[in-house]
Amino acid sequence: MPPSDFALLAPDLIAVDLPSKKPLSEPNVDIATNWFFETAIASVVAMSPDGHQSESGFIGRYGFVDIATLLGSTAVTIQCCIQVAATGYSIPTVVLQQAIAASPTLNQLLLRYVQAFIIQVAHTALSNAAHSVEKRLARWLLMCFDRLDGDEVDMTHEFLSLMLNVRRSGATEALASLSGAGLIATRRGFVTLRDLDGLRDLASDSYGAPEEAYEKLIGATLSRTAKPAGR
Amino acid sequence: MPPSDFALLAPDLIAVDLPSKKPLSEPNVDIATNWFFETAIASVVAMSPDGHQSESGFIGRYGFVDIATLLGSTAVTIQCCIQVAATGYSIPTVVLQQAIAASPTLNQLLLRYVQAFIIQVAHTALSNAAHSVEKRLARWLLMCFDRLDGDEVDMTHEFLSLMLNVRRSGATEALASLSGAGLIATRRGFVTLRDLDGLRDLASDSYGAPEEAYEKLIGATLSRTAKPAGR
DNA sequence: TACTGTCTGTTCGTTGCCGTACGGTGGTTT
DNA sequence: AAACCACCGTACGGCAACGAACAGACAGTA
Repeated sequence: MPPSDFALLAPDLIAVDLPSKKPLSEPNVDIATNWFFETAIASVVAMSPDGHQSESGFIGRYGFVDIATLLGSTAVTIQCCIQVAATGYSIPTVVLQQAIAASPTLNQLLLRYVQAFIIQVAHTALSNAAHSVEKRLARWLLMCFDRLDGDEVDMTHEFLSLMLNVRRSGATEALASLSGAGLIATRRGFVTLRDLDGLRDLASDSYGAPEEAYEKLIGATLSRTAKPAGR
Repeated sequence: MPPSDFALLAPDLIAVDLPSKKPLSEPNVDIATNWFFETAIASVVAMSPDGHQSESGFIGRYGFVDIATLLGSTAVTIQCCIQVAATGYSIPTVVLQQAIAASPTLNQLLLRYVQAFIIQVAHTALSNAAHSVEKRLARWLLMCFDRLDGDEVDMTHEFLSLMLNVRRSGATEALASLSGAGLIATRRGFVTLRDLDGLRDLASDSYGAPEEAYEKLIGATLSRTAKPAGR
């Protein structure tokens, strides 16, 4: 994203494979390494002492982990793990911090990213409180496909149920519903996008605001444009 | 909080009354003024196009509005308004930005505050997804009383139901339940704290993690200590 | 004092989702 | 091939929360 700032980071970026389920940060553990993503997707998961957990943030294309780096602290009670396997880059936290100190524009870009992230998390809170499982699933899939190149994503109902904080069969039912409406297709372990606009219609007000904010703040498009037919 | 940094801001701080319901920031409107709170409480409310709304962030004692200042952008689709009337200070955004640029320690303190805020919002998302209305109410009241001096807070069931995104009578029922257990007392337009520890027991895992994180990050105590009897 | 508007308590039918459970099926292993 | 395991579909009772509605209580105003 930043042309000259990229040069600042480039020498220390290490291309890495990011396998599924890989933990990127743990609660109360110092973060020595940061990550920039290309096609991978990670989830920021909030956990309670009693073991409840729910996804609260979604990090993908051009996103980075972890925001705590911007202020030299460790993450707390927040866990982050890879959700969709793919490639990305790692960078030592120290190098990133030096680059931030050296470049006001990089600093500002990352801070704007933080702002967009906060808005996203806030809307996740809203969605959790106000929307049905079906709508939340639609929202989640849309966020997912926005950050992927292909139309297929590798995931089990079990995993999805953890993200949405519903029971496993609840995820199955919601997927079946979307599938029946022709919006997606499912096979064992995979979900395939079929009708982007239809999915957006269903998600309606649960989707869109954070994406719009992201585009305003970062100046890059996040949402994918309709594939099969315009609308 | 910052001794020398305070001097940087002090000349431009203007003591103001913050009446209930006062909007501090609107979606898509530039933020010319920032606010630091003493005893007031404000809510960050996420809104969807269809009019759904739910509180996602809670700002009180030593908190400030708006985070967007840290990165020179405007807030989007997030609204912030005073919830409990009290006093605070206002400061022009420009002055705050200059102070941040001049003082790395102030900058870092505010960024740490942002980190704590993110954790809080993430746990609100978790709580909305995983906890009962009763628990969420307990959590909300605890967060409220942590940021107030007295034991009484001025609010209607209607308002509370908006914050928690439940129906008005749902708030009434939950309040009656807590009241029946002797944890709080209610009268028209007010809620009074009766049993802090009992309220914490009820809230159990819905409350605590963000407060702990705040204390680690900022180095100041947020939670109030038990009043009537130790435990 | 009477009036009015806001706030609160309660009720009733309805529903979305939960917890639990069980059986089927694809994929992988030996 | 046979066995096994992870994953998926479905079903059923139960309950928390919903939407809607109504009546009583409080507080400010005329």
